[in-house]
Amino acid sequence: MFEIIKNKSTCTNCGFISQAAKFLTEAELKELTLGTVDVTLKRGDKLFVEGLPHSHVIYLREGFVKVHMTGPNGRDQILKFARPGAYLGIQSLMGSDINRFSATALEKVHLCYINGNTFKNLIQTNASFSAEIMTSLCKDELNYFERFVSLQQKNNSGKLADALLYFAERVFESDNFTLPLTYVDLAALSGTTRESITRLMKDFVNGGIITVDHREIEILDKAILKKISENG
DNA sequence: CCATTAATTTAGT
DNA sequence: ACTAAATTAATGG
Repeated sequence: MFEIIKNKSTCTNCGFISQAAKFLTEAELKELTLGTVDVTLKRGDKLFVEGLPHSHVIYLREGFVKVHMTGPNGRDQILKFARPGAYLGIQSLMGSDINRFSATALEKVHLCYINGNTFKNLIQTNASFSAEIMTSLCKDELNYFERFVSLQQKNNSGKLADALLYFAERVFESDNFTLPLTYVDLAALSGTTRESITRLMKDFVNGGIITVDHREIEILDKAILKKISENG
């Protein structure tokens, strides 16, 4: 299910070091190395699970991860996606004694599991490190505010248009991309249902807005998609 | 190692 | 909810 990579490298000479960790001193990086384990997982594997106790913060070195939680009706909701350079699980570590949400790999991922106490220690001892972490948390929260309002107020086609634009503009920076999600995921992301996604995707194809070949999507008319996003 | 089959997941209605 | 298609895992040679 997973393999532990022998930790030949250290945080000091890590080529994937985070923006925040660049502020750490030599001694602090040594401390971080001692508290960190290097792991790779494959698509579908859980990084951590909602409801279970936490012990680590995860630094995402490579790969694409969905962060999600189960709603009161048992339906899954995707909160966000994480890309390389992101820390995962800080909210649960600092704000709860158990994981309050889950994280699942959408492709092969390379992770660093950082001991929670080590991480807390660094937060307390290095202000620049803390500030950098706080900045990323704040940026995230601003995103959540926007998404919260959008999901609350937009109709389904607006929500789907948002999702497609997100992948085209923020993730792949191309109008032609392979969706790393199933339609179930797409529904969990945009707060709709799998059935609505199939129907709307077909509408978009029929309207000449996109083409779909399996999971490969091409956006033909981004202007219309943006209008749908705004008016939806 | 490769090929065939069984099982699971996903998409569409 | 059900069916068909597609993807993934298991089996046997």
